[in-house]
Amino acid sequence: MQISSRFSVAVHVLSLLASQDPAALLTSDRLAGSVNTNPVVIRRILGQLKKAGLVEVRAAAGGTFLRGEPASISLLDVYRAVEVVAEGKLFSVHASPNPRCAVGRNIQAALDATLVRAQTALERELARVTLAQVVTDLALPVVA
Amino acid sequence: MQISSRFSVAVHVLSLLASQDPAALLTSDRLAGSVNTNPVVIRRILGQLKKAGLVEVRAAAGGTFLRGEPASISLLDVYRAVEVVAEGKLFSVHASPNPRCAVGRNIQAALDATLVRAQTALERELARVTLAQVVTDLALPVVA
DNA sequence: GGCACTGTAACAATTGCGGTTACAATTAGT
DNA sequence: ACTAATTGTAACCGCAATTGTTACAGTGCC
Repeated sequence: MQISSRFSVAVHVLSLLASQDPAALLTSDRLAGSVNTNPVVIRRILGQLKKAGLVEVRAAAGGTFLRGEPASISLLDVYRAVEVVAEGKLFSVHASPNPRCAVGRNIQAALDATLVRAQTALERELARVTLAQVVTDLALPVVA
Repeated sequence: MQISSRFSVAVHVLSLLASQDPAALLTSDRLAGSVNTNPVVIRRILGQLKKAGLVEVRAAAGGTFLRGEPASISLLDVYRAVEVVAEGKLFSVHASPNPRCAVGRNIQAALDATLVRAQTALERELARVTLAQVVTDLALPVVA
């Protein structure tokens, strides 16, 4: 199973907004053009980004702009905003092990600490990277 | 989206095997009883664990036993065995961004390093924990 | 008031998961 | 060699999430 591309699309969209004149607006149509998908898909994601306070949307006049500094938006913020993984629930654990069995009774608790540590480690790496850094990496494409 | 419970079930099953007399066998029926699921689900997972060399299975006479030391089986080994996430593909990235757009052209590369780092961090945490440790945590249920 | 947008609902197609039934293949025990 | 238990698999179901699509009501600039 994979983490939804909503996340990568959101980063893409925010990168577009961040690499523009900060006052400029972009419509869902233009954004969809760069991502290469349907505008409605973009609007759904923008709705989540808006709810998280990352962007602001103007109804009639050409769309969306970034609400904060690219340097103060982390990829973890984006990850959380698009709700691609419910908080603390990256791993699903079988729900009803047999309580009459010593292992069944305790497996969830025994596993939980490790799983939390693992997903926290992942999130920490996302938290380290800001939208500004992504934009920088876009300008000098990797080779440099 | 969540990582399949195949992983937690596999750890459960291996814990049962590890907390037994190392020579003893367990049938998919008994294992299913503790996990509280269908024996076929267990057999499917056992098939993967077998393919990965973690267990051995005897057809007629009561089933499965561990093939290695619990202390030398890490949760990462299990995670890989049950193929719950394709190698290096925890995050899905939208497949065809517009190459005529500077951002679209480079977003994948710009994102890749971060995503790889994030999933590697997660895997490193799984690698740290062995089956033996899980079994220990089972015996002294967290409170201790 | 008209027009360009957004927001959202509704639907389809695809995919993976967890569960179930069914049955052939294997093998220990007698 | 026969029996009985058990595995290995295929086939199918129902469910849920994802991505894409059409349709249309709401919003707000000009």
